[in-house]
Amino acid sequence: MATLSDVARRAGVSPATASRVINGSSKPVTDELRERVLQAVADLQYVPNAHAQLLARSHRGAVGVIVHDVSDPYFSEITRGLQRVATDQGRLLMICNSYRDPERELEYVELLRGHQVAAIILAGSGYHDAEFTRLLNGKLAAYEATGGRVAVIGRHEHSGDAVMPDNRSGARLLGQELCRLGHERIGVVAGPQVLTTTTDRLTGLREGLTAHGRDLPEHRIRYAEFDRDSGAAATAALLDAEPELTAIAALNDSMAIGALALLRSRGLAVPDRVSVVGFDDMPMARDVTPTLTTIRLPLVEMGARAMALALDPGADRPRVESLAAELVRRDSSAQPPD
Amino acid sequence: MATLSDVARRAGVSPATASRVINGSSKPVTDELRERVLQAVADLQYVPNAHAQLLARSHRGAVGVIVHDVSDPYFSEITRGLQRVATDQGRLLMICNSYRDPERELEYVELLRGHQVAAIILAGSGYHDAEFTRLLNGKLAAYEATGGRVAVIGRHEHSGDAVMPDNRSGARLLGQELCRLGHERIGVVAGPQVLTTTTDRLTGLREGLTAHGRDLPEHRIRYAEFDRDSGAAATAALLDAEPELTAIAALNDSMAIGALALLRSRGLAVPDRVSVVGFDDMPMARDVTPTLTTIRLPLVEMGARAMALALDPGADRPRVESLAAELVRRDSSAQPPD
DNA sequence: CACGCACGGGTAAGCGCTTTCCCGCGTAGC
DNA sequence: GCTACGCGGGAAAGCGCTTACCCGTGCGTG
Repeated sequence: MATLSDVARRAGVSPATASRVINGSSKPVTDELRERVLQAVADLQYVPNAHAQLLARSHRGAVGVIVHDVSDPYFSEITRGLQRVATDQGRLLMICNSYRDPERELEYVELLRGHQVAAIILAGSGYHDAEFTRLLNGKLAAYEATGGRVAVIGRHEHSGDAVMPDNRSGARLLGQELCRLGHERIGVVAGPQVLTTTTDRLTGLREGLTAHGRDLPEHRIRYAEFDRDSGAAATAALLDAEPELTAIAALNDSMAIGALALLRSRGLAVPDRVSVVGFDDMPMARDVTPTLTTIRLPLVEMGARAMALALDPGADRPRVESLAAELVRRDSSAQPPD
Repeated sequence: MATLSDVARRAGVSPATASRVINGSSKPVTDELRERVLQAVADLQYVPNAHAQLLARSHRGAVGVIVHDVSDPYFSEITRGLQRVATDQGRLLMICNSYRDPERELEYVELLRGHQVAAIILAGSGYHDAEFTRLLNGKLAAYEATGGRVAVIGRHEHSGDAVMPDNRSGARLLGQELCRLGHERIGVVAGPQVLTTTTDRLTGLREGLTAHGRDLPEHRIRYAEFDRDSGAAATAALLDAEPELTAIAALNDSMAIGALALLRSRGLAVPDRVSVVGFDDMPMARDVTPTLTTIRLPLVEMGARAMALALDPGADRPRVESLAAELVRRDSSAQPPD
């Protein structure tokens, strides 16, 4: 691997001069030398060693983001927003998949810190886990103490800049909508109980139902992973326990799509026999059949905002941006039968 | 940011000793000192500077992958495979989205080279573009000359390790299937003409049709981007030009889903009036209505294989692994009407 | 009892780059 | 004609870490 001194030697200049022409220093260099250096760079196919540069400059250029899994549409949309802003500002984005393993999440914070990133963005949901929270906050605090910036998406027990999707009022809309349609027996396909996203959405849903004088007994809730197959399984369990359910509220679209698949396999018509609603409005929601009634979250926007917060030097006090959720009525919801 | 010497000072040892206990060197250290160092690390929340480590070790740990866009399911599946193998081997994966901009692709090769990655994996399709190919191969050659390893997924004009999805015979299966069902007038919704993936699939499709004595005139092909909306638009254009088409062959599933959406909006029943087939068998293919007949490509496996090739020291001669494609019959294809 | 050696620990030389500081030159000002 | 200054260029000091290499113990051997 050619080094800067190789280039300098070949061009007959000092490493200092070579460095200056290569990354356009403010210090002027004569065209003559500049030309020679550039020629040497081309001849040697020289590429600066990024680690050496970063070390020498102690320049915090990159930004890290910890998501659950980029291949999950929820996160890939958010990531798109993050990426856009980061790229606009000429920054490299390091994407880390925690696969919702708290252990790995902690490791990634350290890894990113070690890589001297300018900011860390936590895009996954927060956890209801005091011990984990303590450890995470400890690591984040250490990072922030040395000038690192942190922004979170969603509700985390972390005081600092945050972008908050309005899970609670979104879910409330969902609850109200189902009541308005006349549903009485509503099953809920929920995500992992340990996630704040799950509990917030559940709280909102419950509020929506309560507003119409209905309640949400615990036996009509099934907790599972936030993915399609778990959604299908949870739906099956709910229906087995209580076949008279007329609506399934899934707490994200992936699970809702699983619910649709299960209902289809059991020959239960949606929405005629059972209504299904989701949450997130992933692109796919309009391509399933029936198209999915859901809550739209401005995912790309959330990512963009979070990155903007993370890169902005920051105010004295934490900034929290709340983003509204919106009901999108499609074909998977209707009045209950009879 | 605490440094190693801070730790050493606090523990009352030399930086060398501190370094040794922190990353388990082969050189033994007494428990007494080890304990003191670990305590200091904990007290200071010390995290080694990754750049300094990488520089000092000149250890090529990370691996880079250049994809079109991780949020595209095709690539996110591949990435999952890559990630799995990389993680198993304790390596960091740097994911770069080229957004199919050749310029950016070249830049990323340099960037990854600068980051001293152990291997670069090109996961996007190859281009039919001599100039670009020349530039890319130049950069890759420079990288390989210094010990870097390269693996590609798909057909690239690059001699080296490669994983080849069998686009051509997959498409041939598709063509044959449509013929067998009795379709005569088949429209093709193709990806960008400049991609080898597009041309290979097109070639296969044509072979499949030819085998049954049918041909594929150029006016029944529409080239567009490989995404849903472009698929819908291309389908619309095909039908406007020739309303009698009885089948739409989309060259990937996203476009096929766009085709389904368009047909639904025009009230054309699938598969009764028009059959639709896709390519890739993305997870979503079984959730659209009707479920999509498509060609299954072992995407995760492709990623895993590519990473394995990239990390394996390598044989003298290029290894090319071809992965079979398989027809998956679902509900979107049937005999043409009447 | 002297010697050698293994062992635990420290010293210092880089890894490849940036950047400050300094130096020699040519020009302008008096 | 001499000093002052600006300018292009080089020498060298790090950035934070790893890792030879070296050096003093304390032990085992002849």
